[in-house]
Amino acid sequence: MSTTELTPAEMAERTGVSIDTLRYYEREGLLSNVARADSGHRRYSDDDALWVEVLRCLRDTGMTIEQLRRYCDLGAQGDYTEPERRRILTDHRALVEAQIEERHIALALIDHKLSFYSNDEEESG
Amino acid sequence: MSTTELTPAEMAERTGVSIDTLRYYEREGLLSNVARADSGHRRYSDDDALWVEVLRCLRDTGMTIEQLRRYCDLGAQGDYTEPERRRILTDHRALVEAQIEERHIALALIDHKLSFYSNDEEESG
DNA sequence: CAACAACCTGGACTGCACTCCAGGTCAACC
DNA sequence: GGTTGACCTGGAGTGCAGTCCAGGTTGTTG
Repeated sequence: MSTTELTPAEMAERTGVSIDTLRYYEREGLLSNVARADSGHRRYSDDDALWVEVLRCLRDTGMTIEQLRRYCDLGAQGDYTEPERRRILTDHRALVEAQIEERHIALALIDHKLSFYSNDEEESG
Repeated sequence: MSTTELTPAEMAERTGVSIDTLRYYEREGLLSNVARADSGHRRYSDDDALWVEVLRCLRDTGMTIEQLRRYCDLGAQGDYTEPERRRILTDHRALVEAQIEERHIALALIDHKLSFYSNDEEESG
């Protein structure tokens, strides 16, 4: 339903993903059916922008390009792939929860180490 | 105070860090003064093992080798570097907190996407 | 003492996820 | 109509963090 058309530069600005990376994602099959102007230049839709934000979210939490490609390929293949797609997401969900746990442990360790340093505050110059 | 001496294989087993990576960390200055047997073979102490676990914890939460080297170098330089070491840790602490926050957002996004899939459970075969 | 495993060194290689480049096209403005 | 800037393509290059390898030494075991 979105009519907005974003140029590559606008898309990069909006999503925080570089133009090169946007092209890379497209090449790798993570982003398909990107519209083109008569000139051949890409025109991204709002939906493309939302999807790229999802991609970034999953990438930033450790999903690999390979896994994302698999997920996208399944989506293109039809409804019958839903179970596997759901499984990919639930697996990744578990990974993210493990990462959170791991990071809580890291916070405790950092705090422990910090407690060994002298307690007087110091203004940084 | 630790008298235990661990061979490279035992150290790898204990810390979950490969022998090659242990040597790599040593080369990069993240692990110094590793003892040697008369044969020239490394003998790691319990303290080395604890420190490697700290290294892994920081690495796994995104601290780079470069930053870890900096931290180690400072430690070797004396007490007057404490403020900077404390700063490195507090900076990294903030990063880890941001990562936790980011991951909570990711969980919400994953759950949102999962909610679009049919709600009936499916036994995996 | 032969052979085998574990270790040593310096240096080359790998995989991942980008990132950059050359050479060319398109649109707009002067 | 020439130049400027955004964009195009295919392919090469980068940086990080390991990981692997060749060629050699040590030390244990039959």
